[in-house]
Amino acid sequence: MGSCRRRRAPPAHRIGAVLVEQSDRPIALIDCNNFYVSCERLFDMSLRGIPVIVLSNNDGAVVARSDESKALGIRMAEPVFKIRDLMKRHGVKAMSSNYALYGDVSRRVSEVLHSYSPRLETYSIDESFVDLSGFGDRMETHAAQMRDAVRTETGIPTCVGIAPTKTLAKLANYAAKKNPLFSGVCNLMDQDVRDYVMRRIPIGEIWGVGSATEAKLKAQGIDSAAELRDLPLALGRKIGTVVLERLVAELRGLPCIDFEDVPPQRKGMAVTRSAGTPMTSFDTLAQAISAHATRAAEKLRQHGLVAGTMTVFYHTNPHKPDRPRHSFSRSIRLRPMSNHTFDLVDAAVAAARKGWKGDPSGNGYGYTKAGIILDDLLSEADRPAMLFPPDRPRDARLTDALDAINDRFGKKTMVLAREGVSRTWATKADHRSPRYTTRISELPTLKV
DNA sequence: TCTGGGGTCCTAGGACCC
DNA sequence: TCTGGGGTCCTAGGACCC
Repeated sequence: MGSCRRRRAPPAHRIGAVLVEQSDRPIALIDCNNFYVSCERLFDMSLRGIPVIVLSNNDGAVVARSDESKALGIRMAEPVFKIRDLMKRHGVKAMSSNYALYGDVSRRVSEVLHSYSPRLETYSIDESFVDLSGFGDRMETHAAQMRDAVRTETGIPTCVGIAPTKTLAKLANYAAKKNPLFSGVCNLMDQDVRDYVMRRIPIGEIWGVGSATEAKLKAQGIDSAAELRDLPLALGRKIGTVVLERLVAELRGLPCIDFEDVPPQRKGMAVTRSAGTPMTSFDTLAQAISAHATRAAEKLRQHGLVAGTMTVFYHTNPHKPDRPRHSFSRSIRLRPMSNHTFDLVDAAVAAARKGWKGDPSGNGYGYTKAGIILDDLLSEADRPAMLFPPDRPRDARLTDALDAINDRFGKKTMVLAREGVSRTWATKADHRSPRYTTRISELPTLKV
């Protein structure tokens, strides 16, 4: 340092085989505030200004909280039964999750964002990375305008973080949410501001630091984002793996995580559910497995994919160590690769039967969760040709008809008999809001 | 008696994310 | 009584081959 500062090449670092160097391209992360709660509040005014939470499938745990609920000390992923008293005392309103609604609102938010930058990466249902390079000094103003537009056009409040790497942009976003001084937009392109903020953010809040890494780092005396940033790269790799080494580099402004404006080919897909009541008979389990396999086949067809591997699993309640425990999982090859409902259901039920530990007296294991995981996904068009393809034109026409009917009249209008009609295994959702924007019968009505 | 080494592929499991 | 679901990436270790 000093008065004779010289211009020199920015320092480059090698991480694995990749050379990384300092970047001054601003990346913004725009994140919807309390997204699921905000979606519910769009259509139900009575939810505004009171503590609200949104529950996971089966109404089991908390997946979203309004500011009022956070202030009451309700934590993310908290089991609902543990906070029943608190909810009653403070009039906390609980909603079952309504993914049809959230997905639709998310698409609307994306539409607005697209008009603010040509380069956008949709990271999750409520977060997007936006490339702000080219806006120069106006980037902060631009970000603020983008935020206002989302608010005006969709009703959803957001915060924006700006920084040269994705990890720092996440950090900036965290600061924007926590500190009202930023007015919803925190820009960490400036070194001094960045350093100030990083000294005050605990490592547990950093994107990529989970509870395991947090514990390891704390044992080394590393508590703040700034301290993690200053950890030697080699030591980072030693404590974590290459993942932690990259994270340290990202905190220094060396981008290691690519901007993915074109979504990569997905690798796997899953349909898993907890049962409303424990499944004690193979019939019930087979019904649930059939329903999940049916849904998995639908998802494959929606994405124009076929799967080469299917894993079936089911297990008893892991939170009840005193009860008889059993967990089963089996992977099978699908040859030919398939997205046919019948192929998947047949294979899944056959595999599930192999692991069944039935007890004829009816006092068998109570399975609380079951699922189907598909891997080796390939686009239908790239499916390898078979020398002797099975001749099943009827299957294809049948699944087409199945999709058409369920598309038009709603999910589960037509199901395989195998799935059963009693649905005793089905998930609970006692507090679901109407599908305001995606079901004509559930449109909100206006009384004047 | 003394029984290689290096590469690749696959899988299971851990950690993390929203 | 009651504890989500759907993803990604990385590593270690076994199997297999020459």
